[in-house]
Amino acid sequence: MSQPMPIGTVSRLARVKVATIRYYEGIGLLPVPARTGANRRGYDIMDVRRLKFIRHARDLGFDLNAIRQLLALAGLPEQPCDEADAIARTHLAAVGQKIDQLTALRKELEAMVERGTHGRIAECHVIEVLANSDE
Amino acid sequence: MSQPMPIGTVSRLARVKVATIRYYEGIGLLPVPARTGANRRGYDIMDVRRLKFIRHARDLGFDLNAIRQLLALAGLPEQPCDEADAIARTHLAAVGQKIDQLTALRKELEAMVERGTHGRIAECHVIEVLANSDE
DNA sequence: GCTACATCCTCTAGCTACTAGAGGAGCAAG
DNA sequence: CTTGCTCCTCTAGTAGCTAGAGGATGTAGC
Repeated sequence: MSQPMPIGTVSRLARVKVATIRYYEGIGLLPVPARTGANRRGYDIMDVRRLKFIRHARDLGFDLNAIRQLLALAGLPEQPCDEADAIARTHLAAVGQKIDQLTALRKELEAMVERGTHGRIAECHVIEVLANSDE
Repeated sequence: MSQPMPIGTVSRLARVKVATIRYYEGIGLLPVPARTGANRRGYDIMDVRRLKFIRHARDLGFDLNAIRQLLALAGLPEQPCDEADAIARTHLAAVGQKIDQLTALRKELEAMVERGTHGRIAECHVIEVLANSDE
């Protein structure tokens, strides 16, 4: 009953760029919409919902593959929720690892930078650390 | 005087993959080496050093652009060291930001996952959070 | 009806930093 | 002489878009 929305409207509502919406369609993350007589894509409210779901998941750092699975699960309300849980937990673990990695990195970079060098490159601690081949 | 090394040897010494070495050559990060009669690349110890420098910097998360600058600076021992310092500090700041970002993310993911769900998708907290369009 | 201007369309190429693979030549050891 | 390793070039793929060319259509004001 409701008029189909053009892609720009969907873009504003879901806060997903037009080009990104077309991209999602291309990789099968978003269903191929009907077209108007003038070959324009026509969307409905369900498409907006789906896009918002995707955007939320992307904001939380899920990759498109995980999102694909989560979307599939979201469509099966009677299924057990274990799988969705597992996906989220896996991602959480990955984020934790990345944080640990970056924290270790930061420590090294701080050690590298801490000595306020005002000398020449020849005595530059930063360059020195990079050039040293120990470890 | 020393024999030129084949790419495989350099690869082992610097712990940089053969394909990556060729890639670095292609983008101008590594000088184009002389070739042997049979068209093989011939490297010397300086190339190994340069590659180790690059690898160290990569391990510390510098991007190739920053590394390009750092390499240039490393070749000018009389220059002041400020610029190298600035590059390192900028990178350090970026790493710090990334950590903060991921830490916030982790908090959200933890909140999402904490409720051990054993129900159906219909009651799944993970899916629910993703589907909710507030904020 | 006419004129802007915004929006839509498709298609291609670019971004980062590599990696993988095809298809072929050369070299060293047994 | 054959086996197997290393080397060569070139192309395409990875993730997740983004930007731009070049063209058609819709809409608002006059």
